[in-house]
Amino acid sequence: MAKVTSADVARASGVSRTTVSYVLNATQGVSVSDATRRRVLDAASRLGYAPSAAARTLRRGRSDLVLCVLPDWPVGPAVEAMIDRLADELAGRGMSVLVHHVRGERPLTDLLRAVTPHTVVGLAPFDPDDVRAMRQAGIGVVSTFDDVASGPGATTDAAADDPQRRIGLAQAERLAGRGCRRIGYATTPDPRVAAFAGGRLAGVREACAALGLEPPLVVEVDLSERSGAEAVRAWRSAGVDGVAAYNDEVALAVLAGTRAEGVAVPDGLAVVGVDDIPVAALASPPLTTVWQSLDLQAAYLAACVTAALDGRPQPVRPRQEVELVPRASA
Amino acid sequence: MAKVTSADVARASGVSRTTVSYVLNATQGVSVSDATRRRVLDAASRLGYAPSAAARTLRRGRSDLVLCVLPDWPVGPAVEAMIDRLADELAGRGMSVLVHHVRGERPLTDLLRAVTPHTVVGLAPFDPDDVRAMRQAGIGVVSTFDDVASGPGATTDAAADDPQRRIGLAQAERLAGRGCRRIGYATTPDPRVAAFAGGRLAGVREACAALGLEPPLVVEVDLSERSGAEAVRAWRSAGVDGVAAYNDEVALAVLAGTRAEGVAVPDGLAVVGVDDIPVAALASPPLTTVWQSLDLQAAYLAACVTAALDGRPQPVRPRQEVELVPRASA
DNA sequence: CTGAAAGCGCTTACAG
DNA sequence: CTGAAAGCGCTTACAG
Repeated sequence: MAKVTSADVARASGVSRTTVSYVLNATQGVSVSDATRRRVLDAASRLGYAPSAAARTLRRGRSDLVLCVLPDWPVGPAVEAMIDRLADELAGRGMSVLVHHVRGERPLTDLLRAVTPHTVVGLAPFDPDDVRAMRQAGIGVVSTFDDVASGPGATTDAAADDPQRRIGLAQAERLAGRGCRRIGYATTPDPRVAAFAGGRLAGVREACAALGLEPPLVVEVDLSERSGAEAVRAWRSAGVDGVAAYNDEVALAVLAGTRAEGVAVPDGLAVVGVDDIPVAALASPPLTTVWQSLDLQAAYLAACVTAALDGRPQPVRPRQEVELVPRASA
Repeated sequence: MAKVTSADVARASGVSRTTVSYVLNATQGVSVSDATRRRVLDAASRLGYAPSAAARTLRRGRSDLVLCVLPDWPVGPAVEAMIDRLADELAGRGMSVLVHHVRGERPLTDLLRAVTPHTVVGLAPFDPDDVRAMRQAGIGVVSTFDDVASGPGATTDAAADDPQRRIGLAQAERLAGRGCRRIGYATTPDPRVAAFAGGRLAGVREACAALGLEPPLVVEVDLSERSGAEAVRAWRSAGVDGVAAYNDEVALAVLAGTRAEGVAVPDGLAVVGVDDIPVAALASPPLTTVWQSLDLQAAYLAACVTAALDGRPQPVRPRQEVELVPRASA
């Protein structure tokens, strides 16, 4: 069967394409008689009419599509929840959300040959060239990545508010608060999240300095008991009695290492993670961790996009909430 | 600045739009003089020209976009890896991959008003109406979901090859193999994955029957120590000495429950999970689990899509590999 | 080797 | 309340 167009529907219902469009889009400000409306609707469903997104987009000059660009690294359920929430919010305005994982090689430009989004939302840092190209093409650009991507151009204020840094602070303060005298940092070998790990470590460093402790002893830990055990040995021989881990998974590897080495937790070595993944509470001992409030950020993201949609100025970013979840490991 | 079109590029480089199109698309079969080519390319980049995806799609009658439709439930890194692999494969053919999480309320049809994919790949079960609408609109439809969605219409052969079932079989066989006499099943309360849980449980049931054991004692376990402990008590009082869990996270909750109840693992209660998530090996004791080979399925998915692209018949689905990862918990 | 022209399917002033 | 017509930006036979 050939593709059904609005002209087919018009013919089948004995009206013009104009009327078909009015009926199918429930256009405001025109009134179509009930009988006509019914005929059109009937014909459309009988023929299995599906409008052409491409034609619609071309004609209107803009699409009903919001594109979320995700980074290369594993984002975790938190970001997915944010996107879900965004999709909910936008559904109310008739917009759809689609997600793209950036792939090392292909530039965003290639993707934009296949799809014309209304606006693109970056959960990953954008290439400046891509941003220029998108703006040039009249595509709205929203980025939530200022904090990590800030780099040398960032203002001091922005850096001070870096949630990554504040995560590290919270970890170190917890360890110091329970009497740790020397702090270790369990970092991840994954280069894709180096920016995050760096920010968190900076926070730990800062807290150590403020508390008059030696700088943290940094050890790379992968997700194996062996790696955790090696790190535990290194820390122990340096007198480290508390460890902040890049995230909960790394913390779990450290915990496995303590078991292998026969080190008691938290008395021999206290451990604190980040994220509060579901299994953190199920660990032995249950893992103390730091949790980032999602709700506020999700609302902010949605607000950014709707502001972009309406051509309003971007809202101010709320301060990221960072909260300690105290359990037995530290 | 107004939107730059190919007509602008043509004017700026003193050629026709035809030539601009030839140059920018590197059209085969026409040769453009080097000087002209250079002029066009220069003008395009100078003006920041970005072609209109909508116009291109409308004109060619098909887009370079493959849409992956993901289910509502958490898919985990395995599926993401499959999609990444698909994207890689398709990039070589100039196609882009976009992902959509189905949202309870909105039908796929709404999304298709905003985007015209070349083909859509379902990692979730499709609504038959949606499938009809897509085919009607000339969109290719590939679904990898036959096995779970099969339902009453499925052939016996397909059911016998259901990987979910074979996961359950592998779990139960491991437990029986190490001497368990009565088997429990830790299922998940998440209704979105009921189909998977059901398939796996069916496999466990079948193995019990074949081995002359009583049917498994099914208990719902959420991701908390309390829930795990309750389940452990229930199993213990029924004489259960081996538990197959819906997945590794649930198994970890059971493990936490054994700790709370002072039950030794694996001697008092053996536990086997599914997925081999990274933290499974870090648990105490390390979690025995069942692992599904991804590679073959990823290749199959990519083959399905490229076959659809080329109008070739769909390849046959390879048998899903299911492998036990023996560790200390069972 | 290059250009004039048609047409993809839709929406929307504009005119009745 | 309804229709004829223009035009969104591109690609591609077709003609030179």
